[in-house]
Amino acid sequence: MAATVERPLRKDAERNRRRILDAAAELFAERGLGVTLNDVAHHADVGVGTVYRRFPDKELLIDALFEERVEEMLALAERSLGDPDPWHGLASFLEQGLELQARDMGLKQLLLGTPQGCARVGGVRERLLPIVTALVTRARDAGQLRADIEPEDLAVTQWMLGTVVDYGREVRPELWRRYLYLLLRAIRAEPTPAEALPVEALTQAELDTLFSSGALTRS
Amino acid sequence: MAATVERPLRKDAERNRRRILDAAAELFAERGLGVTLNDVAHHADVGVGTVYRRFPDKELLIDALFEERVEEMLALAERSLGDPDPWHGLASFLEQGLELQARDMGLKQLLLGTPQGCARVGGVRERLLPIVTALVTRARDAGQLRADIEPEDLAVTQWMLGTVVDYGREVRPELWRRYLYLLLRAIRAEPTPAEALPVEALTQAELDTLFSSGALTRS
DNA sequence: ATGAAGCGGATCTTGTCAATCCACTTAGAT
DNA sequence: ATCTAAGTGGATTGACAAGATCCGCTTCAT
Repeated sequence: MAATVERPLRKDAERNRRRILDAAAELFAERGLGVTLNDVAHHADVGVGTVYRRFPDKELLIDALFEERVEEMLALAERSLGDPDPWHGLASFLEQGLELQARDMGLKQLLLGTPQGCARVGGVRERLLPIVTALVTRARDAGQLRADIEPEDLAVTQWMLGTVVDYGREVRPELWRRYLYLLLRAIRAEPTPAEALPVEALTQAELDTLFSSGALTRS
Repeated sequence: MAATVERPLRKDAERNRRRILDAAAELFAERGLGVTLNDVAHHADVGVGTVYRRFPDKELLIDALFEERVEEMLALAERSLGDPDPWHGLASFLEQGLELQARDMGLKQLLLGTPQGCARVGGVRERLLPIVTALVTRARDAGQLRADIEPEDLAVTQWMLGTVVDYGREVRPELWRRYLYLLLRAIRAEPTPAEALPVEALTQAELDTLFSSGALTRS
């Protein structure tokens, strides 16, 4: 009965566990979920064996790591729903969601790309859905959002802009704001007076860099 | 002197060459440039050896195949520039360009993703650039396009919508038109009266399919 | 001081893809 | 009809990346 009490880790083991977690967080954030556990090990100055001892497979590590990140996203959605101005709520949900994605490639892939998410993190999309739906219908009912925009459009929007976030990351981390601004105006019901775009367009040279960095080579 | 006259291929060899080209065109179109020459061989009902004999490496095959496709893109751009209405020219360039991409994943990757393109196909981007620039400045000068939209924005737009094209391919091949419409309105100088969106939004179920098909899993 | 817990990283495994090689078949010139 | 250069198929090789394991050695905690 009392057999399964979690015996605390030895001091050094605990230290290494932290190191691994930290290293993984950093690598996942900047290189996405594709990084090897070997990479993580090196980055953490720890043997590969140690990593595998603690996290028998990558999913467990990801779960452990992203649980809180994912809650953050959820909290964000709820906060936006609490915004007194429906439109502002919607817009800042998109904006802050993208900021999160920009800061953490891993998170993005987890939310938008994993077949069914890892065990623990799995249910987020289901939990997120009703909130996003509410966010959209509320803005629509207030006559601020086009009547023909659906909650599903937000997901696609995040996808499109996620592309820009990823490609732009090296060259112009904030580029996505330019297109977010445009898209927001496009889905707004009443035409708003045009303001200046929040970020300059890419220069020819930057575009070239992007092309030759082989950003899209995959697939 | 007369040594290098191209001796015509033997009849059967010529037949196989065609088969390979056809198979490759089909596979590149629907699965992208990532397909193996082995795949191509199988699809063409031909041994791998045969493929390699004819096309010592993949680049040569790609070059042979896409030369005309790429010219098509260029012709399209020029045609759009000839359009009497600058805005309509710009819009239809985007639209038809995306139609091309939708029909052929390989073409898309070649244009938007290859580090420096393959030998022959390489120079396209350079040739395309001035035309696109003209297209943009013309629409801008006519007061139809926002003054702060640059030619480089078109590339990014193609990227974003390209994402939708790719993800939507299986589920809703025309989905991208929905977002193209929105983006076009967004970059237009004068607000246009809102019409109905050209394609229905994704349904919840379709979105799920997309998620679980692991469309974005890569990277 | 001693043994269980922890460690490291070389090594094995698996999978993918490009490319080669060579015994066999065939077109087509004579 | 014969003969041979041209062509063929596909098993095989080689390179490489990534996941995972193993085991002799070290360290903590009692």
